[in-house]
Amino acid sequence: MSTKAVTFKVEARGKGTLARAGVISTPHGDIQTPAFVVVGTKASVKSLMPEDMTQYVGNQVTLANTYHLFLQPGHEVIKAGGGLHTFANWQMPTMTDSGGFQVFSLGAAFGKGVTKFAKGDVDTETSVPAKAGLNVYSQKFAEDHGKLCIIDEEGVTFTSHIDGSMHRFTAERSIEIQHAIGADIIIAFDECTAPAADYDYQKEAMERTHRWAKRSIMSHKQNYEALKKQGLYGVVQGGRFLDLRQESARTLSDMDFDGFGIGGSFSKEDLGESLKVVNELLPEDKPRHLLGIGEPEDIVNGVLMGCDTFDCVAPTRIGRTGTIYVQTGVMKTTPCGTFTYPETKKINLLNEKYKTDHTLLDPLSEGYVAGKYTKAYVAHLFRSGEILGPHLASIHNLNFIVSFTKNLRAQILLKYS
RNA sequence: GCGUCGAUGGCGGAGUGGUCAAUCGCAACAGACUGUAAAUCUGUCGGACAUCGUCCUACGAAGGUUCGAAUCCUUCUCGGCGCA
Repeated sequence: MSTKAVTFKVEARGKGTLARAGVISTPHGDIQTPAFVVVGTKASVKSLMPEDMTQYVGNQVTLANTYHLFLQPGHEVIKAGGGLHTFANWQMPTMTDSGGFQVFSLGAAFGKGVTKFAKGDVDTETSVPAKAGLNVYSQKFAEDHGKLCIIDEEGVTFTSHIDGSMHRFTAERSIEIQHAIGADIIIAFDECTAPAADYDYQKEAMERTHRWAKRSIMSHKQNYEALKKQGLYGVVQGGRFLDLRQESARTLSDMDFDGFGIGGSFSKEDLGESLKVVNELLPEDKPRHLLGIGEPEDIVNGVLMGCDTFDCVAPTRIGRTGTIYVQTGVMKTTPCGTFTYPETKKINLLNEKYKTDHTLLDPLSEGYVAGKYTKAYVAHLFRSGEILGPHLASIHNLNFIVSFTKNLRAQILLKYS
């Protein structure tokens, strides 16, 4: 009998919902779920030290990105540096995303005002000028192809957004790189599709992702060293089409993954329904990670529908640009009665009114930063371009969402164990 | 005192007879952000109504030339530099 590097144990199950609390065990420690996964794409949670995470954020797990680390500093460098945990001093469970999201962000989404999360009319696209700083080679490639990567059956050819160099990702290559990086949980290479993609394309992309999933498992199993230290997740796709989502969940359930990512595009309205049909089919004894989604309400929804972990760049991205999560003071209860949680709003500290608002960042939150620094001070830091502003706002937002998710876990355990 | 150069919207700084309410940058004011192409991006930015738009007041001040002036002329005010 083989010993799995990553295992999952359900501790409590909700009634009338798919919600559950559990523990994911990894070589670098346990993750008590539901849990929020902090994103540190380039082996850096922007503006934070790992010590900030343990002392002020309270997250249990951090996620980095295969594509970005492959380009910089190179996975071999990280391997030589002792692997991600040692190299980055991330003394906690870690994950790496496969690069599948970059197939979307540098591909279908490139230069367009679309996100993977459609709100309302999915066909709405606004042209977004290519970001300044794109080097001349990738600029040329973007002009010729309208994007920075090209997909084929075997894999994806990327043009580095950094220096224009060409790189090839396949399922095997992504796994190989993730082995070198050394995160506890790695993810099979997939194709994240655009919300606007039609049924035929979603189906085609999903089936391709399934073939890549199979190859990813093969590849992972061939590396005995990695197998002992790393767990592999497969990624459910299917876009906004429920039958495809179900087909994807069924197909992947039959494969020997240690857990599942749920990826691709959704619409705000039917996120819950999409997750429900998927999680009803995925094996109960394996963890489910909702990829890239994590506004507070989404997390409530996701937990209710059976997701265990969530990652999202929103807390750091909006924090870095001056927006923080704040409790309104209103408590909300889900229709099923499972959860009571604080209503959340986002406020932009750069707004004029906060110049002289000497109240705490979020008086109702228990986070260290929330209860120690005032809006007026942090607003001043942002206005004056002080790097401490983005730092404090990021810590606060991260702590906010991590605590928010932990609170949901506590309620499951309290009511159902 | 003489000579010379200059005075533009909150600031810096373009414009040198019509296409100028005036390029651009900063500041300011808003908005966006969901597996990070992001310490980023977008919009507004003289005033009043306000949907394109219309009407006022504007390029140191006052006059003048001209169909028309931020742009040309005169005087004045203020500032830099040079000579006394």
